[in-house]
Amino acid sequence: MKKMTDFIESLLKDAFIEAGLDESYGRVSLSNRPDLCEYQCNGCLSAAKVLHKNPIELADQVVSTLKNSSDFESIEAVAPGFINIRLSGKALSFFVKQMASEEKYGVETEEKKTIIVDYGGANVAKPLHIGHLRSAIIGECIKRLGAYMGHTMIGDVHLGDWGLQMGLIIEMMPDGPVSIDELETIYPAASARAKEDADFAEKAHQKTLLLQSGDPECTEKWNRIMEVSLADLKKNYNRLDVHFDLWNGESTVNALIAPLIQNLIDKGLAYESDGALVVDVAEAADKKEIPPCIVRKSDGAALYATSDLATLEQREELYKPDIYIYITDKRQAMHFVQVFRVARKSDIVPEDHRLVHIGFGTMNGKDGKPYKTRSGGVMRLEELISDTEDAVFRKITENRDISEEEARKTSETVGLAAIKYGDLSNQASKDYVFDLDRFTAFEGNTGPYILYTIVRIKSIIKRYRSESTDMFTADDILPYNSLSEKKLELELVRYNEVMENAWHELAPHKICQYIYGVAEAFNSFYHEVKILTEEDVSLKKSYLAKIELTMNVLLDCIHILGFDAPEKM
RNA sequence: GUAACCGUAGCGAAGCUGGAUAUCGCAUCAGACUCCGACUCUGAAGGCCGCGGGUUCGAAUCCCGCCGGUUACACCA
Repeated sequence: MKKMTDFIESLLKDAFIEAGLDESYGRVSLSNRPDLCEYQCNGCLSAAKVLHKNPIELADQVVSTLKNSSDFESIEAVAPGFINIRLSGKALSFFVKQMASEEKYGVETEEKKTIIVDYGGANVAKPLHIGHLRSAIIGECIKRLGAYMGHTMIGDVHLGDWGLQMGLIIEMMPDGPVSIDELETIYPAASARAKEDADFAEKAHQKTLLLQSGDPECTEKWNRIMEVSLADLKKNYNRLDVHFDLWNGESTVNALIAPLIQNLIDKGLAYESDGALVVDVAEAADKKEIPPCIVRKSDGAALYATSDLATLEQREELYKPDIYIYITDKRQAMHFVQVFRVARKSDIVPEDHRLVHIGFGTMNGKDGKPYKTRSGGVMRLEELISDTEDAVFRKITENRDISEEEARKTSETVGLAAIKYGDLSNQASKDYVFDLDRFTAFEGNTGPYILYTIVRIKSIIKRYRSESTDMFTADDILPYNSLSEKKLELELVRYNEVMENAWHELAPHKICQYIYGVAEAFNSFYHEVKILTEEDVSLKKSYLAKIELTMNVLLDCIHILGFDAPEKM
């Protein structure tokens, strides 16, 4: 379905051509002065500059051919040369009707691409902490958004499941069954001991090498660690409503490392420097020095960059993705510049496969420093979620008569929305402050406010259905007859453009911004118009069809953001 | 030191391919609704868009310099 700005633009462009001007000046945008108009065109200002003419005269000329269009309620040239546009109820309701009858409410799917999203980054045998939260939330959203746009999205958690950390655990691990809680205490203990006890450290190092060379005893222990740890990680990610297609990790590509390094040497890219094997990645255009990428440490071990390169090689082999999207802390930006450059130079990834890194900022506490527990330790993800759910629970049980069980269930849904919306409504690259009170507030630009709006609409529709068997559909949609209704329609109609834009910019916060606008517009409308008591049946059905569309758009958006709405709250 | 990112009302954010009176929320003040699910709505107040310069008819937006914050700068991930 056509985007509203494109539709208006096509009319404007014809008028520009008729006025003897280039059609490129007919660009239309959402008005930044809603008090004056709904859409605007600034093209006459630029045209006048080039042609040395008076902009307002050009604007007058363009407008004159459109004055009588039934698509506009008004179109006028305004000093110094703006064209201000208001849509007619007919044109607007036509769009809304079309939206309501389409599967994705006007969003068109794109040419299908295969896209790998590398997010999560959990470590085996270590609890998820808030550092993992943003990657999970943003990654899941990007994945869902891409799928909505028609792409094949493959999410890979890319576990930290290899290397010295595993050797440490294996060395200290008892025989027989082990629980996740035990595992989680073993790692910090082993890590601490290795720092003091050189003998222990050496043993752990040996275990690491044994594991990597396929020693049966170490492999057996490793398998047990993986089994216990994966089950726990899956449980926690499920709680976040975050789901991966692939549970690969560093171990997955172990066998590829040696040939990869050999290949880099054979190609003349990798050379020895201070005992390590490195690949130069500096480019003439660099403003700052990009150090060479180390692919093998001086002790012979592979590292982060190596396993990322091997992973790329494997993904090319298996999926040939058109786009790779990595979602990590922005402090890793340099690492990805290096890895991407080596991948290009060595032809592991061909030119036409895009490599993208989204670096996100830190989630801070109110003191502006990385979020900590009250005692100053690293905040576990579980704890953060529980705290949020408790806060929501207190709110919904405060003035309401609701069963404990139902309130618990609702606070899970609402709590998750609070966390995710609080995160995603910020630009990913920026740091933000996690403010429990603010995020869980039911008013303002928050997840709960959005959910509340959805629940309200659900409730109205449910009530109508319980009172009437008369169905309503998109065909019942009539032109607006109040200003708040028009404002709601104007918001709704932006949907396809907003989603396309959010996708191309990989910017979930634009979806949040949009749904907040829709929710606000709906609430104003709701406040002004009595829907269920409307006596004119056709008008009532038109209202219902519009609020149902509003609800559906909001629901699609929150599902993309990664959370759900309860039936009641 | 070098580089990147950030600096927008008391607080939190949006706007950054240049356009009109800089947008939204929280908090504050004043009203409305108290009805379809309470937490909804309307309005007011609040700003040298970090500072200085430049380009332009026009700059929060582009360019240069400075100040402040965060981060990165080879064997961790």
